[in-house]
Amino acid sequence: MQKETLNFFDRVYEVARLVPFGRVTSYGAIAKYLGAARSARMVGYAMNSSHGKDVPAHRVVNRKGLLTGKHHFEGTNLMQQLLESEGIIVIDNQIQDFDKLFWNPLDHLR
DNA sequence: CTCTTGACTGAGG
DNA sequence: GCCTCAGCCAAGA
Repeated sequence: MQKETLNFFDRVYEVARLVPFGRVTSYGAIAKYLGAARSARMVGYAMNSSHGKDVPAHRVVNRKGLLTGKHHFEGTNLMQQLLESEGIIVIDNQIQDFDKLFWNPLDHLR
């Protein structure tokens, strides 16, 4: 069994890595997947520490599909460029067709 | 231990 | 659909 040896942060990283290429998800979805739906903020908080890790943080946005965390990236538009590199259209920090590109970890659950 | 902050979300007007 | 308020939980000072 996969005991909870991993910290909350580590779990978030795992789910973030599960996000397929060209797809995006929300903090709340990840939090819910982890069983901590009310800890959506913690997910973003964890992402903050994801720097230096193989975590595609640019695929994680808020429920509106808005790149709220782009400010935390190195450049001002780095996050947007990364998404566009995956074929995702981003306009004014807003992901287009967000509901279509949205990848729900709960659907991929197990 | 207490207080503040935060890459959020849902509910109410 | 937009704006505002409150709740939520973990980490850092």
